[in-house]
Amino acid sequence: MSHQINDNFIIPGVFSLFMMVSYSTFFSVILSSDMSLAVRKGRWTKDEDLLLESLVHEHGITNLSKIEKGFKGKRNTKQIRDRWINHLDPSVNKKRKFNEEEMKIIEENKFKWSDAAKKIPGASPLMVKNFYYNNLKKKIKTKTTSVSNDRLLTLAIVATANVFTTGSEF
DNA sequence: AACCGCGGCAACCGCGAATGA
DNA sequence: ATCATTCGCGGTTGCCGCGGT
Repeated sequence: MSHQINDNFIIPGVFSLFMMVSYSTFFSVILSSDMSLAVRKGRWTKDEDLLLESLVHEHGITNLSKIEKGFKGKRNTKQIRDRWINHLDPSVNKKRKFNEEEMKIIEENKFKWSDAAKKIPGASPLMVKNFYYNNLKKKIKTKTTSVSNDRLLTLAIVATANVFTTGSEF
């Protein structure tokens, strides 16, 4: 009896699985054949970085549309600019830490990350923004360690609203 | 020693604003 | 005024290290 139940469920199951695999394979082949035309997403490879460096050297970073052509449609201008400004630009030092004075600059220029980055040698706007928000989280946490859990969300919202309305510290 | 869950953080993407032709 | 291009920010994703089991 039990093997009847197994047959009734397993055979259609295996068949469905087979069909799913077949369809996904079929469509992936169709899609991959067109992939040469699609903009690539996700992490940059070492080769892409090298290509970008040489294209920037050739055209300059303000000539994004020319650089984009060098990528043959695999990366768009937005991706290219982000990658250069925040990662590959030799004036950016991603390993640097911010000292007290620089933190003050960031605080004074919050929500104007590119302005802040211009005032801090070796910093990119993205670095500054990430630093600020990661710090903000810590500040909210520190403030609420002695507060009961049900007040945590309220306090975080009030603190954030405070920044937007008055620009004051936590 | 291996696995798992979690938190911190860097990297990526979407979208609207600014700028220039 | 309009369109194309560049710029800048917020939000989200996912990698990685660390501590607990």
